[in-house]
Amino acid sequence: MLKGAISSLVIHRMPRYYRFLGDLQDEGVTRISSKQLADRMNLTASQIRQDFNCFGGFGQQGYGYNVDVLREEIAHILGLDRSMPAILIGVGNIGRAVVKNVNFEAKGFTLIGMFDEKESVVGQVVKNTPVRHISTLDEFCRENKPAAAILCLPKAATKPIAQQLINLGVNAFLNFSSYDIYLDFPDAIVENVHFEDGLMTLSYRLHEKENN
Amino acid sequence: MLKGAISSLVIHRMPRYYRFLGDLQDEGVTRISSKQLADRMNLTASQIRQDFNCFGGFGQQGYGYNVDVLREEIAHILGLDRSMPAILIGVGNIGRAVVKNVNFEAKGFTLIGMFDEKESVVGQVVKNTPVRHISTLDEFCRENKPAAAILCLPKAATKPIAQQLINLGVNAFLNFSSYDIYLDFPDAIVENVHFEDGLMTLSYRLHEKENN
DNA sequence: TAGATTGTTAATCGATTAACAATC
DNA sequence: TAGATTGTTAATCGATTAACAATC
Repeated sequence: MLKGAISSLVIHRMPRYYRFLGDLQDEGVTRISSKQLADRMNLTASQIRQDFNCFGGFGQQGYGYNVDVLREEIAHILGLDRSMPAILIGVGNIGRAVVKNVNFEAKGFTLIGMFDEKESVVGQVVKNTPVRHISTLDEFCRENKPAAAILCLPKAATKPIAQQLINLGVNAFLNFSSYDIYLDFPDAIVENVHFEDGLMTLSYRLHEKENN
Repeated sequence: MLKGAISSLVIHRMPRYYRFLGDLQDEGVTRISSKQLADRMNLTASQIRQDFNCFGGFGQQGYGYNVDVLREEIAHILGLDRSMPAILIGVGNIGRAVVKNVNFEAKGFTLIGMFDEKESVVGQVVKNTPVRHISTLDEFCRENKPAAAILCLPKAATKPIAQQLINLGVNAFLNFSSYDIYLDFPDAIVENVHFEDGLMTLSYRLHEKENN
């Protein structure tokens, strides 16, 4: 029941809905109206209904939404009920933090490999996944066909690795560097995590307050 | 020359401008037009001029923008030329990755303290900053008046710590958990870093492609 | 001066909110 | 059936783009 292209704003709100519905499940809530959910998430009921109706009608007039059903529908929309093979490149502080904190299986992925160039890191096992040398990337990708790569690399290293991966058919990236993959590879699927930008906007807002 | 409230979308684009202007400096470019910058950043010249003109006129008709001047103006807008005291709470994998990878001084902050509850971590020195026990947080804040806190905590721990900090007068947060600080503390200044959400939207877009 | 490019106003586009008929 | 709440259309609001006069 997909109607045309879905706005990026809508897509990026889905994980938040998914999380809140999980909270509701934990609290034993089985049924919720768009109004109740809106109050809880600080949104409008209209927006919630519009968002869900981009993907189809998951509610029932006069009743609202069944929490379990709705959460499962969103999981399906996000592809969380499937599992795509993913690799992680750059096993430094950030790479390690990601591997140790992210439940890949619950996010639609399986981590099938990790890569680094440092000999001291290669061979280590992090969360049951061994770190391979970056020189074995080509062979590994041809054999295992990862669908996505998590790039935990310095800015300068990100472009050549992205190029290499795209040549190998891997074109979806979770990018932790400030290098803009999309500009050089417009067909790539990219999600950026720029926590330094978050600090800068925080700084802005602290001083903004000051200036009032 | 501030005109009314500036949209959150504009504010969140400023760090990106700042980064690209830094790249231009590195390349020795001293002058750029909105058109040239737009081509480079994949934006429109109109949007760039509108964005900058939220804060005042930094260009010159017939010439364009001086790269150094413009970058300095943006640094000032973002408060990067000042330095606010900040603390980091939760010295786990994420906390360590943040401390080791972020140049706080370049982002408008000085890291003045780190806190954890684990005895094995307390006393460690990371990037010249000693880790203090969380029980000393109140005293430390009253003495040192941090302006912001970087919360690298599990979801369940984030709410009570946010409450404690707000009671101590700290109300700006860079939040790495999926707990929604803003809902309970609407006056807080919050920037979220949810890299798990990034994975989920990546999953969505991978399957979306599949469905075409 | 002529050419270039800004700052800014006007037009368009898209996203959010409001309203309400459909219906459980 | 009456009440509640959805799905969806229409109205509003805000953001982006286009246009152009101002001016360096």
